[in-house]
Amino acid sequence: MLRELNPLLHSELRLAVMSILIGVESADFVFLRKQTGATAGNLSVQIDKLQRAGYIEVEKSFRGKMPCTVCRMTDTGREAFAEYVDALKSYIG
Amino acid sequence: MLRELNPLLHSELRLAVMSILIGVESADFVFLRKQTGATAGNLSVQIDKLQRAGYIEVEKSFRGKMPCTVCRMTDTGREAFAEYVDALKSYIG
DNA sequence: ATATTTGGTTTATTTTATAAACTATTTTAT
DNA sequence: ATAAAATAGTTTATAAAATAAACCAAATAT
Repeated sequence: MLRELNPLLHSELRLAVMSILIGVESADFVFLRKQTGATAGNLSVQIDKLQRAGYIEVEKSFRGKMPCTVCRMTDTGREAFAEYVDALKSYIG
Repeated sequence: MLRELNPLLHSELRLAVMSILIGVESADFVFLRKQTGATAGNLSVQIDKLQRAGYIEVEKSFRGKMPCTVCRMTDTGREAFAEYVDALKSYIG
C-alpha cells in the first residue's frame, strides 16, 4: 500500500538540503546555495521551514560583520528523513 | 550530484497514479480513486496532467450510460518514471 | 416522487514554491 | 576616494500547484 509522503520533505529544494545535511556535520548557507543551485531567497525560505519543523538547527552568527548561517540536521530531522525515504519506496519499489 | 526532479512526477498523487499504473495493464478511475484515497476532483485534474504530458493514455467510454475512464501508462511515461526514480536516488542514496 | 449514490468535470480557493526587491556590508575597479 | 558590483542574506510579491467545493447526468434506493 502507498504510504503518505511528508509534504515538508516532498519538495525538491528542502529534500536537497536534507540530503546534503545528512551527509555532513554541518553546512553553511553559501555551501548549500552552491550545491543546490537555488536562489538565496528560495533557500532562505526553505531553510526556515525546515528549522520551524525542527528538522534542522540554524546558527546565525557573524564572521567579521558578514552574516554566516550554519545548518545541521537534528535527530528529529534524521528520523523524518528516514521515514520519508521508507514511504517513498512504497511508490518506487 | 543532485539531479533535477521532474516536477510532473514529483507530486504525491501523480506519483501514486504512475506507481499503480506501472504495475498493471490498465486501471479505471474508480480503482485509482480507491487505491489513492484521492478526491474525484483532484484525481481528475492529475490524470489530465499526466495525459497531456503523454505519460498515460486515457480512454473514456460508457458502460451502459455511466462514464468509465480507463488509464494505462505509455512508453514515454515508463521512461519518465524510470528517470525520475533514478534522479530521486541522488537524494536518498 | 424524491433523496442518495456513482462517476465524473469544472471552477474557485488555499497552499506552496519561486522570484523580485530590498538591506547591510564588503570588495573591486576607476 | 568614490562609484559600481558582489556577498550574504531577509522580506514581500507573484506565479504555479494542489485541493476542495460546486456542479452535472445517470442510476439506485426509500
